[in-house]
Amino acid sequence: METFEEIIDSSIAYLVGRTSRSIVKRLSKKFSDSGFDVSYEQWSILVHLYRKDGQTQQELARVAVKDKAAVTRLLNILERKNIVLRIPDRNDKRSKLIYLTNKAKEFKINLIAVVKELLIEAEQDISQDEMARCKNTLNKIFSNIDQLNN
Amino acid sequence: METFEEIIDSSIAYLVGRTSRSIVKRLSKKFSDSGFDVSYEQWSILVHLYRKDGQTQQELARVAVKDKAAVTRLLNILERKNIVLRIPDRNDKRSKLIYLTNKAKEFKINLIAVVKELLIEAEQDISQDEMARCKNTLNKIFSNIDQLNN
DNA sequence: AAAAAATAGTTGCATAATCAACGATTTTAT
DNA sequence: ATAAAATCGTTGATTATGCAACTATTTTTT
Repeated sequence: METFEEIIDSSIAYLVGRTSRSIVKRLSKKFSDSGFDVSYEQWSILVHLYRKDGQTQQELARVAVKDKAAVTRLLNILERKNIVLRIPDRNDKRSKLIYLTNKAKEFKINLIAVVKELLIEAEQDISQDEMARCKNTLNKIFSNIDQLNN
Repeated sequence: METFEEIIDSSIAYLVGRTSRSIVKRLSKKFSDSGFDVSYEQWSILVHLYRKDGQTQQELARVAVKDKAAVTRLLNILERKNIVLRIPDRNDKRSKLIYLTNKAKEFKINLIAVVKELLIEAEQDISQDEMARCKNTLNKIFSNIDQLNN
């Protein structure tokens, strides 16, 4: 039935959804196999701190494209695991600045290596050009929808 | 910093993740604006029943690419909302067959219309050819990873 | 300077995903 | 025919999401 093909199997919503879930699952497995007690979602915050330490929760929410409540909770877990610290901002008492602990800095390189491995797995048998086009299209789709969400 | 570009903003994991979340958010909004008390995840089960009524939970888990426990819980909600029925399978007492209620059948067309609207929004300013290529690449990525997950 | 609006972070509520363990049933092997 | 293995659905535990309401601050308006 034409309609169902269109809205299920070949629908972009379905395809990005299942691809995303499969990647999350695979990366979680790779992290735990490598001895890292870090989930995919925790990683998705952590990586932004590796890029730039000492951001506010709002900034992290923005760059990680997550609700600020979700960030609060991810940080609770990361703090409990001794991976990040919350330091009140002296210049703005509403804000907290998030910093990596030494522990987090120590496993940075190894964690990134696992992620790079995953990206290689994902891009198997796909040319650089094809990959670039796909990413470009995904960016367009995202901005089409994101615009309507905000 | 080259590394971070690679593993964050332009990483396929990041791009499919945020695109997927934006679509889920948008569709949920469209459903509720249109007066349907159905979440995106509930829809993702429902649509497979619209295609073929009377499947087992395992079959639904397979086609929807979800854990069977997740399906159990989505069906609990759909049953509570009077959208599906669980009927024990006479030929295999372990199984239950899932059927749509009349209520579900009544809003089928309207629900599908909303989803089609969303797909048009998502594909704005993207040619059919470009879209087809992107979907093709996503399928490759999914099978690369899915293979490793199972 | 006081009132109003905006911003940062937290919490409660409802929904959802995954994993592992379990009971009931069915299939396969011996 | 019986024992072992596989399958189906459920449940509990842990992690995660989004929304709305809330407190405490800071910024903007008037």
